[in-house]
Amino acid sequence: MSAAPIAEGNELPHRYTAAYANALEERWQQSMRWNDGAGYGYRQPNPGEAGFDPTRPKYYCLDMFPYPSGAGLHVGHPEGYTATDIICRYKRMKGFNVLHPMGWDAFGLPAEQYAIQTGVHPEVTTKKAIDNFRRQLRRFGFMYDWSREFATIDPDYYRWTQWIWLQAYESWFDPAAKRARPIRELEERLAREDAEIAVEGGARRRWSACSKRERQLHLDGFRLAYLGTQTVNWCPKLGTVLANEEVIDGRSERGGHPVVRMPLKQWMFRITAYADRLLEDLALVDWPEMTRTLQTEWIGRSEGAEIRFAVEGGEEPLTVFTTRPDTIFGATYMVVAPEHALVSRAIERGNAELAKYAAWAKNRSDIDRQASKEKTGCATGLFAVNPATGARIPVWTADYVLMGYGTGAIMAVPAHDERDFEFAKAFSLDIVQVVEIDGVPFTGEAATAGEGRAVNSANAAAISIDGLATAAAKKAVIAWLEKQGIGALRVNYRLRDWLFSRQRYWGEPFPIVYDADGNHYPVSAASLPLTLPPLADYSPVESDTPQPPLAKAREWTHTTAAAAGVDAALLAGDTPVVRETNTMPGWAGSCWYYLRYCSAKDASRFVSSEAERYWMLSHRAKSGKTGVPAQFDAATCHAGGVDLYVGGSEHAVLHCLYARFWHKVLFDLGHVSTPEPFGKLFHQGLITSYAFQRADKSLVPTDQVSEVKEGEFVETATGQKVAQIVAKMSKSLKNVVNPDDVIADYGADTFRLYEMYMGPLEASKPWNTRDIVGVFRFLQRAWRLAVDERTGEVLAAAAPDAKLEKLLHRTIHKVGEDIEKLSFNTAIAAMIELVNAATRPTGMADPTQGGLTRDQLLRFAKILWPFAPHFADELGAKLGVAGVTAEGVRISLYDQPWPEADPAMLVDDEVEMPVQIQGKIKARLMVPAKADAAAVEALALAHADVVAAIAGRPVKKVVVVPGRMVNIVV
RNA sequence: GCCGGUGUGGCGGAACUGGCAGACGCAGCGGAUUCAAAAUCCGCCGCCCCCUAAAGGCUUGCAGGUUCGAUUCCUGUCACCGGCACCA
Repeated sequence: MSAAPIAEGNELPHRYTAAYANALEERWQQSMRWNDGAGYGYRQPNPGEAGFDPTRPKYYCLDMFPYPSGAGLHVGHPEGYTATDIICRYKRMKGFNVLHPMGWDAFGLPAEQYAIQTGVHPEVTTKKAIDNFRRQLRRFGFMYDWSREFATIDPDYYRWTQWIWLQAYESWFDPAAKRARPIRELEERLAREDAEIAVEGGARRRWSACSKRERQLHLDGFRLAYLGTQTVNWCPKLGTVLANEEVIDGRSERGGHPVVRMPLKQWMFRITAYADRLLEDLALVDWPEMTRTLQTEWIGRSEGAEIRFAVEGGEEPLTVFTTRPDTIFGATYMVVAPEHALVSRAIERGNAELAKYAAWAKNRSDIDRQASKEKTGCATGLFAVNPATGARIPVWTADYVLMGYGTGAIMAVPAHDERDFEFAKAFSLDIVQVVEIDGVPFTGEAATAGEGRAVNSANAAAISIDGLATAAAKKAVIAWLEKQGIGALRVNYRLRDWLFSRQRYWGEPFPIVYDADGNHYPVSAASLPLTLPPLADYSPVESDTPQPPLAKAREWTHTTAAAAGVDAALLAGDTPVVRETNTMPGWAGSCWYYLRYCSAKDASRFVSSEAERYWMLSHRAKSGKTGVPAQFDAATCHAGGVDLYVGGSEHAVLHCLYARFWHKVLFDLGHVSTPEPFGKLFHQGLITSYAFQRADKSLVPTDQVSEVKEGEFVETATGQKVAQIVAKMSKSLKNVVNPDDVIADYGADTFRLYEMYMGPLEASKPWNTRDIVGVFRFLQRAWRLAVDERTGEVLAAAAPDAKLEKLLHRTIHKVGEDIEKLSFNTAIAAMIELVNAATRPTGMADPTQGGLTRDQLLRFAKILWPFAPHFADELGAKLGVAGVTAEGVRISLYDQPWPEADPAMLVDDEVEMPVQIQGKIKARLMVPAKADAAAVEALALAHADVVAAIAGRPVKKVVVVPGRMVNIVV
């Protein structure tokens, strides 16, 4: 250890200054390089590896890995990372094997956009950003097992991303078993049963009579990863598909280029098949209520009926989905989405007005539709028959009916649906009341939605439900529909299948090729990874039809089946093929990274099954079982593998839903052992910042504001008063805090403590640089308590103080309890209180007469270690605890057990109890802790202040809560 | 519009299961130390009334309710934040 450089003065060379803190932190971090030169930090061996301790239970704690941007770490990143680091260090001390990995989510749009702007290849910028992020995270001293690090852009990793996609491609969802199975099983069954299938052109044919292509097309319709058609926002000028929020008034947000909505063949995931299981299994995980609600709503299950309406003029029947089949007598017209096949057929019959409307509506973006909910529409000229009333009702098209939901067609019941009512009013269509709701009269002025009793719903020739309550009426109608063969019970979801293709360069290529006829063939697993070809020009292609950037790599795209690695049994090796040029979206890599960490370097499997089982599968505490379960058992095992997953709530729906879907597919296929990926999920709050606002609500950048006096701010240029408000950190407001600067000013331990001390982990809270000094002073004071600032030697009390010993036990107990609750702010407050209580007065003649003993200091260092590890390790080493791990990493407290709090020290002999009269405190009473209610009551009534306060009034009632308070009612 | 969350001193926040509101930190004020300052140590610090103190009154967004007792439970209401948004 080198002599510490000290800022000011020579007399206190061991004062805990920023420079001293930085020096000792960096010294500890240097000592974490492995002797073998292979890596850095703590290593957690897997079962079967050297140094693995099978007697310890496992704890898998995961951070949402970051997307490394050129801007470096934001102060929001270390918030969650510090929290998990505290938990992991604590669990380590409590005797767990702790898996705490880190990696990089590195494919995706932002890197590519940046590359297009700067002309530097995304691989170069991304790797640079990763190096910077890694440097910053190490500087915080996080206890990651860096031997498990990887990035989603590593071919060794995305090889398996592609492999998992192929697993989905080679599978189908068996609705009877409600799970995925290999598509080979479906094929075998179809062959065995010689099933009759629908073939192109609408005919039906036996399996044995089908051509190879017909069979293939049939199977393709079942795959979990399938080629489907979706309407997308295509911007020809930008050469890419845009997300809905990137389209404004039919033009691109960037550049204002025209955007057209066009159907595009894309790779999709059949996530809707899993809707029910994704919904049901939310009950098995310990997730924030809010997140479960969001996912539930996102999936949007609704029960109702599918009803087929006959259409005049030789048309196919029109199928609708409704949640209110009981209102069928009130269906006075029908509406189909502008994209509905019936509309194009109606246009073919020669309806110019309809053609015009449909063309207009189809090009209207979702954003526009939301901006104006004014009802627009056009009659198709076709008529349907209401099967309940027998009435002839018109079929309209309108863009308030969405092609993507249900069947893209509705029966309109204007009397009881607000949207239908508005439409009927706008186009003068019939409105018939068929539900009577208690207390809500139907006036014809507005729709009455809700449950009630059926009225005007009788037809002797069909069905009569008059008088039935809504629930019963629904049942009756559905039963009748089924009997008539024109409808059935149906469950519908808001969740859509997942569009998985992007017309982008910086993503995982699909391991799939096409022959000249457009049939697709998978690349065999053995030929993976299919690496992304290096492209000099990865900018988008301007075109009317989608041309992904990969299409420019002609030598890569145009190949042969053998060269591409297609199984010769599927396609002859010399067949010319073209590779898929779309790439996977940014979500792909994050859908399974938590699995890869279990055995990050396994070259033969996506995860080694033994490691996966060890880290992901465990018994529930209440099951009474220990050890690693042989396989998942719903009665005794946790549903989810990761014991704690911490990340922002912005990923509550999409990432967490997509990962669950992939996990369930892998579970069904027997590749993973748990039905859920994340057993417990926690969202850290957003770290905001102060910003300034003029009277007109416009914002002023922080560097243009001066504080004239305490809490009063003016805009420097104008002298106008501005209000201090809380806002997100942003470059434009100049209120972004750079972690590197804060560490330079105070050290990483202070940074960690500050973020944990700001408030509850889940709450959003404002960064206030002024407050950091509070926790810094705490560390300084703790340092001074333990170390002689002149010599650097330990400065301990000669003998323990009984009160401080008691307080230390309480602090140990509270800190442990608070860590388990993720309540770090109160844990830190407790440690501050301990240090304050133990602090010696300045200039104490004999310092060994005050403070904590060596033994007490060591216990304090241990509970501080999870929060401020460098500080605590330094102190631990000074106190004689030192060692070296198998990797050669110098350690102090890493292998130490969490100190025990003596339960006897947590209770007092005597407690102070307030005495209230009419709920107001009038006296305080010292009573023995074990005193019973009657004794306390007697003591209270005898107290002089109480007697005075009662002033002779009769006592009506005395409430005594032992150990808490006494309340006297007069 | 619908769903969810949050409102506590000048500021960040604390408070077990309905039981002493304001732990801890910041800022502020006073003192000790110092030639002086920084640093350190000690103390004060919700608001009102008041010369001061005592005593008293008020106080967890607002208005009610339940209760011996409410930051905590209930009803209504306002503000802010987040999500969804023509989903039939």
